[in-house]
Amino acid sequence: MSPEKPLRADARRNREALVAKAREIFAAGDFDLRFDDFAKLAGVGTGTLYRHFPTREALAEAVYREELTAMVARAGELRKTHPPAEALAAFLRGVVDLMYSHQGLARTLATLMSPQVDVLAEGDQTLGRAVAELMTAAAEAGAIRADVGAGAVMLAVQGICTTAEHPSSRADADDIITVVLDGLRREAAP
Amino acid sequence: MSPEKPLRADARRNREALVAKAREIFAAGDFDLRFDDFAKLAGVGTGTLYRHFPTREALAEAVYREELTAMVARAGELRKTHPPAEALAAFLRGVVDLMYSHQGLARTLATLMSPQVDVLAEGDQTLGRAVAELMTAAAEAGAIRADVGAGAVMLAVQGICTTAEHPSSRADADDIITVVLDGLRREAAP
DNA sequence: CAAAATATGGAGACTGTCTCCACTTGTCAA
DNA sequence: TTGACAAGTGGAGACAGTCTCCATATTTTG
Repeated sequence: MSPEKPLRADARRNREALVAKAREIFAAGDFDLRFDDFAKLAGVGTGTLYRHFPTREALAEAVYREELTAMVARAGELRKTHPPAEALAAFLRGVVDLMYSHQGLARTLATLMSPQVDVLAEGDQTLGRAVAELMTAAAEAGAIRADVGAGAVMLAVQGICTTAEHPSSRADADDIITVVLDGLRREAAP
Repeated sequence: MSPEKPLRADARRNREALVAKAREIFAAGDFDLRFDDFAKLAGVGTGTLYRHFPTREALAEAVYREELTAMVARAGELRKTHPPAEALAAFLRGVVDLMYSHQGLARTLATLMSPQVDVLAEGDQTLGRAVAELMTAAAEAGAIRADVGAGAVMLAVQGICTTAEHPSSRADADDIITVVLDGLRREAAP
């Protein structure tokens, strides 16, 4: 799946410097920085920046891949240690937590999930897949209805991501998750 | 609430030409047209465009105000003709329908609801208020739980709006509404 | 160590946004 | 009607990001 040609030493170094600096900048909340400036600040030329990351989103994805991977890994753990419905609930709560503690991640996911970016980056597909697996397991255990797919739940997650920059929306985010979980538990009408 | 200074005759004419042309352009699906070109195509100068509509969103809002107003009016009707829970359900289904039949409206609402546009334009506030009223009525009638506000439901709506450009997401949108409605019907856990 | 392969950087082309103001058009009182 | 004032216009050009291109530099390979 990944040809992964080994990068030349200096190339790897530059790439890493770029990601490190970007992480720092995002952590400071500076999401709308002029793209070229990421290069300037990381001490590389703009050409180099663009070669490694053709778009702003590509850079953001690299920065948050770690967090995303961790999140998905957690899904696996939960599936082993909890009953299916609880695992799903805990996972979704965790996602909300993460969004509100990492604004940059929220914004990145919101962008990547939006239809205008048709790359349909790995990031959110991974997240969607994790949710799908948890839901399938729960449905097979009879803990939630089986007539609703992960895509539906991801719509709510999408809404949460795009709104997570307003800290005041936190309560609403928790509430919609509660409502969705309750709604999933309910059997489909015949 | 609205000082509404009467516009000079030619000013009103230009403004209307702008909105009409924009509606036409949006209907054709050309959402990302260079902003200045809206002026060119409507036969006015760019300055005029910017005076009437300082941002792209302002123009979009003007174009879709009609649809929005109609939608909110429908909420009022439903409240009179249906039991509260049904009114809420019918309204939300209607919103989804409208989004998938008017891509431009979906995109506009998605943009206006996003936190980056802090104008918090009239449009979505109105929509939110309509949902809030329907929910309050339903809660007072004991038909849905009272511990969840309209904001939570609007998060799901937000997700639907931003995804409505993929026609393939339609089923998911319907599903999430079903799930949310079911979740609302359930009493809060003690 | 030389040649080939790979990567660099930053000047400047390009694209879209928005401002500015000399000029035109409409309004209204006399 | 008309004059004079207010209101509105348009589009050239300033500006700000984005992205490309290629002469030059660095690394790897044989």
